[in-house]
Amino acid sequence: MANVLNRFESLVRARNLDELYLLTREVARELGFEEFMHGMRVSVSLNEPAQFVLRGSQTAWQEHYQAKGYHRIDPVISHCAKHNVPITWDDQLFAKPQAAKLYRDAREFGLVNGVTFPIHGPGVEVALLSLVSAIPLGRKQSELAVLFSRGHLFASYLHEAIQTLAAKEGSISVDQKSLTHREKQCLLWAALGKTSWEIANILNISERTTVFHFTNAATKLGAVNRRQAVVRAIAMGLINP
Amino acid sequence: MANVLNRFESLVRARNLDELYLLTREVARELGFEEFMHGMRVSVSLNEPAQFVLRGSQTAWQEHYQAKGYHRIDPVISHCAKHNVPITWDDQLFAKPQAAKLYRDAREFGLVNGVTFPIHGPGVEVALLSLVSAIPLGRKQSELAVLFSRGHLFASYLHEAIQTLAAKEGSISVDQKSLTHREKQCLLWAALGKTSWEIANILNISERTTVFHFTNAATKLGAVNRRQAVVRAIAMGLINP
DNA sequence: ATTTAAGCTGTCAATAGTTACAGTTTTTGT
DNA sequence: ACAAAAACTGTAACTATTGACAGCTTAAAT
Repeated sequence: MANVLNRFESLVRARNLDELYLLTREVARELGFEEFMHGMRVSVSLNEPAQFVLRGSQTAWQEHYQAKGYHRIDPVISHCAKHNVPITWDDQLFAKPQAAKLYRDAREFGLVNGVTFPIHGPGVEVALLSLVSAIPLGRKQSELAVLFSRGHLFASYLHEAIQTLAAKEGSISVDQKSLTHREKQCLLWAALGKTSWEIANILNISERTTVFHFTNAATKLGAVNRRQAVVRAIAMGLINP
Repeated sequence: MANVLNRFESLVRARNLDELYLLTREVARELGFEEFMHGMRVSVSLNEPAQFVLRGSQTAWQEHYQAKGYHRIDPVISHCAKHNVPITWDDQLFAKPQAAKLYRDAREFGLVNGVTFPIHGPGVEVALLSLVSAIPLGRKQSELAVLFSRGHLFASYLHEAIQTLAAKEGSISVDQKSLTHREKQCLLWAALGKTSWEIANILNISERTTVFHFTNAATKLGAVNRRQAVVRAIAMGLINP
């Protein structure tokens, strides 16, 4: 187990989701967990409501979970939405009637002893990694500590890998340098909500000139209008609001 | 070290920030690190720009850091803004001229061998925990794995503790839920440069309705116009362009 | 000395955003 | 069943941004 870190890092090199999940299962088993589940609440497309995606080694359970709409009442997801620390599955967690039913269902699929690690990151509202074992989790604090630590890092690397995959597809590269001082100034003030006229007064130039700078900046940034130019400039770290 | 988990959990029971930071220093030292630093970029209130807060065991360094405005060029913060996995300090990370100066400065304060853990969570744009040691970090994979795992979990518990404190006082975190789903959708499309009319078509609602959502969102965000609303929503991590 | 990049300025017409008015309908949680 | 929150829609006057037109000034680099 000395090369745990290497194994985690190997996740980031996966070329697609299927490969990633195969690797994840392997690593999970090396850590002593038969099953894993990875859930994300994401905006798949910009005009659809957020959707909860669950994937893992147990296909049957995932289908059942989705069919029942359990993501709406799952206390594990609630925990992950609010916290960053791991949570172990027990009757107390699934105390509410609906949640208790979910837990009973999970047991029927062989999912009994589990621990879930919340994941938060840029671009993702909430995500989680659950690791499930056939045998009860270690009772001793020292065992739990190792489990929590490793699992938590595991979850972060998994998320990193997914982000890397996602970045490959939706990347827009723009020429990095270009913006002049005045252009940055105008964008910065615009980001703070100032109008052309106000910026003209602030910078002691004519309104026409601010418009001129905005036009140039937008062209350089490949933006269709001022708002997008401001957003891009911020996203690229060219200005700091 | 068997009771690492207990130590982590004790953080959550701290009654105020000072107590928490004292505890954090203790725990950091138990893990073999003389110094620690905790940084957060937060929106203090709904209508103020984001602010970077750095606290830790080395007061002098923090003051120097703030005075120099290093948070604007620190590659560690850049990494944390984009990733979830730990990063160790080395010359490669601080390669850029400005960053190299930062690193030289840090060394003068005795901050040489460090590792930083990114933290992300609901309501916080980006946060981090840096652990610093006088002696070089373990070179062996197995040592690094233990360090990374423990440190990462440590960071999460620290963040949890801060969130707990913030919830009590309402001092740091911002009401995450204040924007409705539609408002977020409208802001997101607006960030991509779409007009009201285009958004109306995309979302299959009337143009008037998009304007309605923008008005409400801008009010909630304390923005004077649509552009500022979009910028604030992004800065607060409420939408991800 | 000449080029180059940055900065600066003007008008006009069309498009987009803001503000203020005043509601109805649907979904969600208790 | 009921209340609250969210989502939805309309008109009208006013303000801001955008695009297309064209050209001058200044400081640094070759």
